[in-house]
Parts: sequence; structure tokens; C-alpha cells
Amino acid sequence: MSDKLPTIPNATPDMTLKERQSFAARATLVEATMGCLDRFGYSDTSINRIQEAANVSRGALTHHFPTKEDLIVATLDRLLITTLRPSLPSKRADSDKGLVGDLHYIARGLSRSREGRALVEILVAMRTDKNLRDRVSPRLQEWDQMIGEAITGYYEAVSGNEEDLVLIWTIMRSFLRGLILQEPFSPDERKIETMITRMGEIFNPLLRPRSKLEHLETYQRDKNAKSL
Amino acid sequence: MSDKLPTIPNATPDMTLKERQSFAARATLVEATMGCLDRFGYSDTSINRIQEAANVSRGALTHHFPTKEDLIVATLDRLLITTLRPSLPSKRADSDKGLVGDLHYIARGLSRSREGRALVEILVAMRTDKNLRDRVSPRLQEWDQMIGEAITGYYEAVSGNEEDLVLIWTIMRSFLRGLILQEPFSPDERKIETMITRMGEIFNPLLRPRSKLEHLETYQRDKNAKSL
DNA sequence: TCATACAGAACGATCGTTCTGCTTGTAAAG
DNA sequence: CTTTACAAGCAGAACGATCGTTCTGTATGA
Repeated sequence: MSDKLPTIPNATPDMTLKERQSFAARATLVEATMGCLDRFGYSDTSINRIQEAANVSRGALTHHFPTKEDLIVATLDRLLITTLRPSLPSKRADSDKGLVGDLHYIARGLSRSREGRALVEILVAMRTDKNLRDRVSPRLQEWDQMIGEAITGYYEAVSGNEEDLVLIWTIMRSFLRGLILQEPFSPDERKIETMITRMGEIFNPLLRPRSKLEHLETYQRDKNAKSL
Repeated sequence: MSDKLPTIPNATPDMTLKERQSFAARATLVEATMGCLDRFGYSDTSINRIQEAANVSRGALTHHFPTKEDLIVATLDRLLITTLRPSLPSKRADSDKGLVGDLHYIARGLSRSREGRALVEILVAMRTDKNLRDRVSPRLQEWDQMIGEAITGYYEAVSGNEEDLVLIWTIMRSFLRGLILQEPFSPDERKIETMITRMGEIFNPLLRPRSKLEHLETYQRDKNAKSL
């Protein structure tokens, strides 16, 4: 793995039984929360519903996550990993289709998935919830930074401007997430697909996939001379 | 006005006193709802809050809008007019700046405004609220259709393909709305501005503003021969 | 031995809706 | 032009349901 992005933490064998139980319980609850966010939306994702979906007692839930906010924050951490991480166009089967293929692939993880939709629910909710925003805002900005840096490992701008490369990918992520908001206007799935394809066509001339070896060289060069 | 898009209904002088009162009361409530959606988000926009913001009694509110859903639907109607209508790049002061200027202008109405944010709250909420979705979905699709048709009055695709023109503008609207979701990742306002500018630069070569006269001719021609 | 893991009852607060009663503008009847 | 009947506008109390949190009590692995 060439990037330094967080991954989903796994239970290690050296954990005690209790630790592993706790770990599993928390994972179950986060998973259930994610499902509820996707199915019911933020306002209808109540503790009761999560408890029911996770099939745990109220006491267990409260024990692991004393407040609802704690649960949401934990779920966000999980969602950032499962939606932003795959937004890197790493080596894939259909990677030879170029940017269009990449965009379709990324859209599937970033917006057209349970995780993507759940993340949007939290993103929208945090805008007006100051407490929640204060807690998750730093994490989001960290991720934005990391994704920006990691993207330069896979693509390069035809212009050679690395800053522009990051900007372009930020634009594309915004577009892909905006698709979730566009869906009510054009529920036809093919229309969404067409939009993604067209977006890829338009941006394709601006980008060029970077080979692994080339990456290392260019990275060093860019670091030394930070000209536009 | 060359397009056929709905406008905000005005109280006409031939209305009776009661009708005008009712009209004003409804407008006040819709306005308050919009403000609450922007400030507090969908889940914290309660009847109590709206009532307080509008400074009306609970009885008055319930009289005009028996259920909360009625209030939301009415607010959506209002928001579609005030956010989607200005998403037409009609004649403006800075229209000579080309697409970049247009995009900045549209962003101000579509996403970077109280109305834009309130609309997003409803768009996100309706995804998981079947009752609400059933009521507002037809309206949204109507608007999408109308906007698509109206856009051809102001721009034309360099390719000459009218279908592509509509597609491109749909992409740009998705991008602009996606900016609301991008904001938590990059709270720096200048970064958002930069993204809009770059988006405009990239799409500028694809579009060409259409003069009024030219519009009429082309419109007729396109109607007769619907070839790509 | 004791902190951790869990179970479940109970809390007050707030949600959206329903209901009863009072006021008032309006249109028809006289 | 008055008078009268009545629906529409409005005020506010009360409803049951559900919200998120707190609390007490029990079981168990370290």
C-alpha cells in the first residue's frame, strides 16, 4: 500500500476476550448506525432504531456509546475510511478505461452506496449541529488533506501543476457527492450514469495516470521546485 | 421574460381581506420554515421552532398547514422558485465574464445561500421519507425538465448538440450543490471559490452564450430537425 | 477482587397532532 | 343598507408517542 491512509481497524489475536467482545460490539453498533442512516436518514435514526437493528440491549449500547453523538462520530470515522479511501483510483480491473472508468468506480463507493449516502446524512447534519461539527470537523479536514496528497500518487495533471491536480479531484468528488442531491430531480439511473461518463470525458484531457516508478521521481522533483 | 418558469405568487388587489391575510400568513410561515431549515437543519426544524420564528400561535400554524409535511411541501415550492429559477444565467452585470462569472452567480443562489442550503435539507430528508418523496418528487422532475428546456435559451453547446447542453448544465448544478457537502472538508471560502472558477474554466470551451435573436432561429431549427 | 460488560426500568423533555372555544370577515337574506 | 348565518382565521390547552439520557442491579472475565 503506497498511501498512508487509515484502514478499518481489525481485532488482533493478542486482545483479551473482553477486548475482542467490546471491539465486536462496537463494530456491530457502528454498522447498524450506518444502515439506519442510509435507510431512515439522520432525523429518524434514533437510539431505539439502532438498538433494534444491532439487536443489542439498551444498556449495552449506552455502555459503549454514552451519547448519540459518540455513536455518530464513531460511525463517521468508519465511513470516511470506507468511502474516501476507495476514492483513490488505485489499480483495478477496468482501470484501462481511463478516467471514465475510474469515475464510475469511485462513484460507486463515494456516493452510490450505503456508506456514501450515510456519510452525506452526517455531513448535512453536522452543518447545523455545532457540537457535532466541532468534533468531526478536524477529522474531515485531515482526510481532505490526506486524500489530496495521496491522489498525486495515482494521477498527474497534464499541466504539471500538482496543486491543480488536487483541485480537479476535489471538484470531481464534489460533483459525485452532488449526484446524491441530483437524484430526486432525475431518478432515472441511466441519466446519472450518463452524467458520470460525460464528466469523465470532459476531465480526461486534463489528467494522466502516473506509473509507480514515475511517481517517485516526479514526487521528488515537485518537492524541490514548488513552482506553479 | 422569455422562459415559462413559475414565479413567486403575489397577492393580487382583487383578493378579499381574508384572502390577503391568509396569503400573508402562509408566506410568513414558509419564510420562517426556510430560515429554520437553514439554521437548524431538517431534524431540528420542529413545529415549535417554526411557530416561534414566525411569531404566530400554534393554532394559526395548524390552521394553514395541518401537518408538518404540508409546511415542508409549501416551503419546497417556494425554494424551487428562488433557487432553480436564478440558476438560469440570464442577463446580468458581470455576464461579460463568461461562464466563470455565470457559475459564481449561480452558485450564490443555488448552493451558497439560505435558500440553497434549506433546499438541500429537504432533498436529503425526502430520500428516506417515502411520504414526502411521493408528494414532492413530481415537482422536482417537472422543474428539472423546465430548467433543461429553458437553459437552451441562454446557452448553446459548441458541439451543437442540445441534449449535451442540458447534460452539461445538469452536471454543473450537481457540482454546485455538491459544494455544500464539500464545505465541511474545506471550510476555507477561497478554496470553494477557486473550485467554482476552475470548473468554469474547464467547461467554458464547451459552451457559448446565445444571443436572443439567434436563439429564436436555432430553436425553430432544432424543433424541425431533431438530429444530434 | 473489581473494573468492565451488559440488562432494563424510569426520567423529563419535546415531538406532531387533535381538540375545544372565541373572533371576525363575508356573502346572502330581509 | 341592515341584519343574520356561517365558514374561515386564530388562540391555546391537552394528547399519546417517542426522543436521548440516567440510573440501579447483575454477571463475568482479568
